[in-house]
Amino acid sequence: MYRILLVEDDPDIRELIVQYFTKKEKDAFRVDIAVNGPRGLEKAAENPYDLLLLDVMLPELDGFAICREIRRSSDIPILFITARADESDILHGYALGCDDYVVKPFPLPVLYQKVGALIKRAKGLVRFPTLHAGSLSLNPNNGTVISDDREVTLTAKEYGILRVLLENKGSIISREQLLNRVWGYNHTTDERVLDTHIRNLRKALGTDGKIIKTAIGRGYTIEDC
Amino acid sequence: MYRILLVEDDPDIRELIVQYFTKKEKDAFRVDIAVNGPRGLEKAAENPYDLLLLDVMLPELDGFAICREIRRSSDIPILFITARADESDILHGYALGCDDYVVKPFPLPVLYQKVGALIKRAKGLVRFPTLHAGSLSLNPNNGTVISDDREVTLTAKEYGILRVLLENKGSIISREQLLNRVWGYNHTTDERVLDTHIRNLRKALGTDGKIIKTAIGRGYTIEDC
DNA sequence: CAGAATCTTCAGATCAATTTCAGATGGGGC
DNA sequence: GCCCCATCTGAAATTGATCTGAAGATTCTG
Repeated sequence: MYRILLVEDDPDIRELIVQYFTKKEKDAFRVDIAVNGPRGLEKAAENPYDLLLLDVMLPELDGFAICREIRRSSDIPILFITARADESDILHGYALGCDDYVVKPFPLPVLYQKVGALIKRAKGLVRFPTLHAGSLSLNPNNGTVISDDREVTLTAKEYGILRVLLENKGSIISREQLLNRVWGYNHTTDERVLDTHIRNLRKALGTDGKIIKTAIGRGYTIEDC
Repeated sequence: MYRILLVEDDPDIRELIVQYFTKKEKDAFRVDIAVNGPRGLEKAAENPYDLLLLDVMLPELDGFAICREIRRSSDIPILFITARADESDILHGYALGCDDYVVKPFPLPVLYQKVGALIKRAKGLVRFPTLHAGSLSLNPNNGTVISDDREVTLTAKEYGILRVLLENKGSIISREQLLNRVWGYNHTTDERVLDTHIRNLRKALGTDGKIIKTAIGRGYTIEDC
């Protein structure tokens, strides 16, 4: 079952979408509702949704703003629903990193298929090529980490952190992103645990530990080389 | 550069799409052409495309048939282009495993963005566009800044300032706006800190530092060029 | 259930980043 | 050309993000 968050202020549209998505195939989707922008952000932060359906015109915080905020730390598929068919609006949506855009009124079955296709696309292509950096390599398929031809054993958290950093080699990953990805989006963890695990990870990697760089105030990174 | 295969029998539409995709951003896309279904299948089998653009109505072998065939062995993103706006057709497309569907006539920029979004999604990256000015570029996804092919490391504040200025290239951003956006809206910071950070930023950027212009009494700007 | 491994919490230390400050500079209006 | 005030500059002071070591809590394993 895929979990979707619908942020929409019009009760009629909400009802239509929820009905269609939950009735059409039983247990295919679970649709949560947020009636305004701030609630949407809140829910999105607390739950691991597979896709967001955002109305653009919302009181308080519009869909574009939600998208911008979410995209700071997440790759989740985002689909805009809007009455505004202006080309410039659509382009604005894409510039913010949305995945698709449907203009009201739209046939529900089409929305349904778009959502399905997008989730599959986002999930489906999970191939796991081995990740490398310097003399370090991590194989996501069997969970092994090799440093200088010597296998190192990492704890779950250490492995998670290293994997996220390697998957994004060359990028600075904020502490927030790391906590979200390794601990989950609804973590209540004290931010300081990350320091400790980073330290343990560096120690466990020995000489290779130094490839994990601190970018003060911005996060951590493994440089692309 | 992403490789696209366009299967389309109408020469005018082919021309339009190829023109737009290859001219808009140089080297962003390479578009190959197949003028009919069988040639399309052949080319798709021989080359590692990132996305297929399929016209539905084709002589010999229509887009749906191509899609069905391709989907037996590949999950490459597929986008249908069609004149038929029937809901049942669209659903048929999705049933075959397509990723999206655009109905003629469509604005080219929208197709362009859809294609971009889909490829990124398929590759597992949703991205903000890189910001450029002169020989300087800032990649908001990475958090990296490149000046003259050399990566420069910036502190959090320096990066924040540069990003705001680049996002608004060509317009003057007041000191107040900068403080609000980089330090937050409830900042109590002494206005003079900004001077210091601007100086450090200019120094860190080396030769490129001079693209940050002071507009006395009005703020700072990076000129559009 | 004991013992080990892992994860989390905490508090003091450290050092780069940030802020403060004071004098220098210089652009623009008169 | 002169003056004023916004901005620049260098250096010093402060802050606060991160690191570290150690200890307590939790989970896993046999």
